[in-house]
Amino acid sequence: MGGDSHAEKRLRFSLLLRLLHREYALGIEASLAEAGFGDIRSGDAKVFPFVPPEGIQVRDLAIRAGVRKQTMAQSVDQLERAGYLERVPNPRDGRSRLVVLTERGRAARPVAASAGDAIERRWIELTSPEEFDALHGLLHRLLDRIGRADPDAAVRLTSLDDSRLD
Amino acid sequence: MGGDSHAEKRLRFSLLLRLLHREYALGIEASLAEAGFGDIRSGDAKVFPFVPPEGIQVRDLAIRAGVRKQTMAQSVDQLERAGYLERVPNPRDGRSRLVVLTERGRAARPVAASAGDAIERRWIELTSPEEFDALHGLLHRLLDRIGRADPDAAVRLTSLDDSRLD
DNA sequence: GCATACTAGACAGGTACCTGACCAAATTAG
DNA sequence: CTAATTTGGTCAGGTACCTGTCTAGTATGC
Repeated sequence: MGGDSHAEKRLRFSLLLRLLHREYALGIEASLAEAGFGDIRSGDAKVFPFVPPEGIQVRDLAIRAGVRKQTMAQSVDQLERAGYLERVPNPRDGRSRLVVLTERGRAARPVAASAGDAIERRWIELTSPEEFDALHGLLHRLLDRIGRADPDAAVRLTSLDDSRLD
Repeated sequence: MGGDSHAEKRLRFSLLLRLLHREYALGIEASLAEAGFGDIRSGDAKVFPFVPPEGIQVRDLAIRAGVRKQTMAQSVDQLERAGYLERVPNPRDGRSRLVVLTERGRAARPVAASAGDAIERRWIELTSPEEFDALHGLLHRLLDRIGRADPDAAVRLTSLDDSRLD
């Protein structure tokens, strides 16, 4: 390594979060590209696990994926343009449409859905099951505490439970 | 909480990273706004701790903050426009200029520099010193392992040591 | 049964990052 | 001492999120 690798640099916590998140996204991208779905962007892969055969509203997709409906709508637009999804009318509600997978989407689904797991598996190998599990648990716990301590944060972190987003 | 809070939802790791990172950024913003520096955007606050009295190049700022030079240049532009920084010619190298703090910048510096610490302190209170330290350590260790295992990743994670960025 | 909420989604715009291409100054090499 | 390379910075453009506002359908309350 270039510098003094033993000096315990004590990197900013936020930097660690950012870098790790980025590695995750790049890993997703690599998995998809390898399986021949290079036109799915890493941020859009999160849609696939949540689209059931009978279809689902954008709103609900957003809640499940932990993003705002506008963000999810963008992903759905993108994937619709790329031919992975379709929006069909919702017979039960004229305001919304239901997002369903196309044939191509059904082919991509298992790959997209497991890409995240694959990365986590690799990371478990790089550390150890106990270590990774501890890390996961600590992150979850901290976020939970933040939500409990700050009502504003709790609103933002509603993806932790299943109440409304927006 | 809204849903079944005992069901161990096992949230996606990437979601945890993203949410926590966002809470961090919002915390920075709140600290700055409280101290009267509401025109400093959370992403730009990272500049302040690294600007010494004699000035520093954008390139070096980028390395220290763990971002690309283009990203850092944007932050410096922004802060220059807001009157916190100036760019003065570099007598030792005609290609670059040196970023220095203005008076306003010197006033903001301690606030911006400590905003991150303040959040970490709050988070330590919400969990415990041991827990937070463990989390920090585990993140660092995982990132280090990723860098060691994958040469491509190592290049991206150079902020962990002090070699080149770009 | 009609006014009044309350949605779902679309539209506009912003932030914090990123990559790639490029130029001009500086360094190095023959 | 000129040619080739390296380096600092800029320009252009992209991604994955965000907030705020608006419209049009839907549900509700009296």
